[in-house]
Amino acid sequence: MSTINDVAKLAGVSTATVSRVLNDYAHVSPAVLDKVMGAIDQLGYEPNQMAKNLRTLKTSRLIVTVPNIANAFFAHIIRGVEEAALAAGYTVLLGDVGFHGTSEDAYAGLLRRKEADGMIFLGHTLPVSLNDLVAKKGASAPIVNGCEFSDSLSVSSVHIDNALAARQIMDHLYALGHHRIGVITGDLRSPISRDRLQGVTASADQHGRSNDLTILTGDYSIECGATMTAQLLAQSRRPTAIFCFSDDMAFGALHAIRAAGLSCPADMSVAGFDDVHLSRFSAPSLTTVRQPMHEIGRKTVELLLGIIDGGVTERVNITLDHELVFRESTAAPKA
Amino acid sequence: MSTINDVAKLAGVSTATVSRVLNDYAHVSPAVLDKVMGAIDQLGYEPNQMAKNLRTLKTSRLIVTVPNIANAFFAHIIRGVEEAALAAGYTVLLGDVGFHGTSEDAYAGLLRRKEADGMIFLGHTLPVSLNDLVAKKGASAPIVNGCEFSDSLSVSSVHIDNALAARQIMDHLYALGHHRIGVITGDLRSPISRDRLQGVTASADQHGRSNDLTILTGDYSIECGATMTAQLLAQSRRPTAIFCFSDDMAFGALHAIRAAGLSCPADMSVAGFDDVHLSRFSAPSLTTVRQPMHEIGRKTVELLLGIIDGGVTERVNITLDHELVFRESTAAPKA
DNA sequence: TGAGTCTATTGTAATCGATTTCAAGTCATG
DNA sequence: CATGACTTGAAATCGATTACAATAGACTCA
Repeated sequence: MSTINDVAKLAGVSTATVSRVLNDYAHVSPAVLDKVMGAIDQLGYEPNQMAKNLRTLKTSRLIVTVPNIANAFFAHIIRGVEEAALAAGYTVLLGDVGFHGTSEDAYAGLLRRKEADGMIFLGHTLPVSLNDLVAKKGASAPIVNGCEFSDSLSVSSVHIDNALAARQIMDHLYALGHHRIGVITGDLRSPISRDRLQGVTASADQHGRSNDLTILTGDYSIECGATMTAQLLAQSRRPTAIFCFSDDMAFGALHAIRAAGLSCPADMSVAGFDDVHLSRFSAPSLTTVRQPMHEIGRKTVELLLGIIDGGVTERVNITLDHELVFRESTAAPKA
Repeated sequence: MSTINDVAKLAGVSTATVSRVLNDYAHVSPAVLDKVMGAIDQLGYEPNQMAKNLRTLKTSRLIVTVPNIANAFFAHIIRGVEEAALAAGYTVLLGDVGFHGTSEDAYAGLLRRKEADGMIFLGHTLPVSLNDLVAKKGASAPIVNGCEFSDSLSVSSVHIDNALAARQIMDHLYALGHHRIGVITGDLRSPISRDRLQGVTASADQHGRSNDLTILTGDYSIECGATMTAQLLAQSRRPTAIFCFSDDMAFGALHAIRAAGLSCPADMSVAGFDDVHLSRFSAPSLTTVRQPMHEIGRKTVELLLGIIDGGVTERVNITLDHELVFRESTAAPKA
C-alpha cells in the first residue's frame, strides 16, 4: 500500500498539496494537479480512511442494530437504510442483536467510541450503555429509532400509526361479521405492540365486543403464532377470526389452522401485520397492514444525517402512512 | 471524550504505561496499575479504535456482502457469521449488494483500503476490484466465499455438495414414481446452480428419463418460481413434479399451482432447496435440502480468521454435510 | 514606472490518539 | 560493585488533514 507520502514524493510536491487534490481541487494549479493525479494513478494510491477519520473525527459510517435479521420485515427496512446511506456516502454497519442481548451494547460501543457517526436501532429499547449519551445530548445525540415510537424513548423516530392500523384491521373483521376475535400480540414491552393493542381494544369497545376478545401475548415469531393459535382453537367458544401482530405469526396461525384440520378463511379468518414479501404468496394470501418499510429505512437515515449535520436539533417523530391490504385470508364467518 | 493523555495525566504516569495497562498487564507494578485503573474509571475513558487501528494496521472488522438480505437463506448464514465473528472479537460490516451491483465494489474498497481485515462474500462472483489482490496474494488474500464453490474462483470457500444434493432430490422424485420432472434452476452463472444442474441430469440419465426433463432458468426469487411454474403447467405433457433450486422459488411454485386450481402434492409434487425457516410452515410443508446455514457462516469466519492469522496459507474448500428433509409437498403422482 | 496590496499557490509543521522502540532508572542479588 | 530483572518514560510512528507562513505574480494607483 502506498501512502500520501509516496504520492507526494513521486509528484515532487508536499503532502498538503496531495491532500488538497484529494479533497477539493481548489487552490491547485492545473500543472500540479496533473502531476499529482499522474502519481496517484501510477501508484494505485487509495487514501487510508483510518488516518483520515482519526484526523477529521468523522467516520462516514452508520450503525444499524436489528432484533432479528431473519425477519423479512427488518430486511426490507434495512434495504431502505442501505440505499439512503450509500447515496449519502455512508457505509452501514449492520448488527444482528436478537439472540445475544449483550451484543447490542457492543455495537453501541462503536458509537460511543466514535467509530461511527450515528446509530439506528430497530428494537424497542435503547441500549443501556447509551443512556448517558442520550441524557447528556438529548435530541442532538445521533441516534434514531425505526418503527418503535414511544414517548419514554427520548429519541427521534420514524414509524406508522400503529394504533390506527390495528383499529382498522379490527374494524374490517367486525364489518365482515366476526364477533369473537382472537388477538396475538407481540412482546408487550414494545411500544408498537402496546399501541396496536390499544387500537384493538378501542375497536372492540366501539363495537361492543370487548367481552368476546381473547388476547394472547406473542413474540412475533412463526412458532409462537402457531402455538397461540392452537390455544385459541382449543377454546370452548373459539374465535372466528385471529389478528396477529406480525405476518410471521400469521403464517404460524395458518399452519396451526391447517394442522387442526380446519381451513382459512372458511373456518377461521386470519389477519397479519407488516405485509412482508411472502404475504402475497402464502396459502391463503394474507390480509395485512402494509408498512412502508423501504420508506421507513430511508427516512430514518435522512433524520439521522440531519442530526449529524446539526440541521435537526429537536426530537422529531415522523409518522408515515400505512395501507390496508385485503387478500384471501379474511372473509365472513360461516353462518 | 477523554483520551489516553488525560488518563496519563490524571494518573501521573506516561501514556506508554497507560497503554500497557490497557493491552497487557505485564511489566506494570500493582501500585501504578491501581492508579491507572482508577483514572480510567473516573474519566470513563474508552480507547479510540481509529487511533489504535491506524497504529496497529488491524481493524478487527470483517466485511460480509450478501446478494439479498431479504432472502432467509442468507439471513441464517449471516447469523452464524456474526456469532463466530463476535466471539472472536470481530465486528461485522454487512453489505447488501443485490440491487445496486456497483456497491459490492464499494465494500470491497473497504478491504483494499485496509478498513477491514477480511471479507466474506456470499454471491458467486468476486468483486472485480479485488481481482488484483487475489492475483497477487493468492490463497493468503483474506477473502472467503460462502456457498458458491467454483474452481475458477480461486479463493477458499465453505459449501455443501450441491451436485449430490440435487441428485438425491431427483432420485427421491423418481423413486416416488415421477417420470416427467420440471426443474427451475438459479442463475446459471452461479456455480452452485451449475453443480445442481449436473446432479439433476446425472440422476435423469441414470433413470433413463433425460428426455422427460424440462429445465427452466430461474433466479431464486419467489416471483420467478411462480412464473416458471405457470409455464410448466401450460405444457402439453406437463410434469408431475417440480424441483426448484431454492425454497423461495418453491413457495412461488406452490402459489402458481394453487392459482391454477391444482393441488400440491396431489396434482403436482414440489421440492425446494435450502430449508429456510418457513419451509416447515408452508402449505403444504416443503420437501427440501437442508443446508447447514449456521455452520456455513461459522466455518467461513473460522477459515477467514485462519487466513488473517497466517495459519491458513493454501486454498481450502470445505464441504459440509447436507440433509434431505421429506415433508408434505412431495408424494407419488396420481395414477 | 514603482511601491503597495491582494490573491493564488505551495510548503512546513502541528495534530488526531493510540502503540511501541529504546533508553534510563531502580532494586535486589551474588 | 557488577549484573540482570523489572518498571517506567521520552519520543517516534501510523497516514492523513489543516492552520499558518511564505512566495510569486497580478493588479491598483499616484
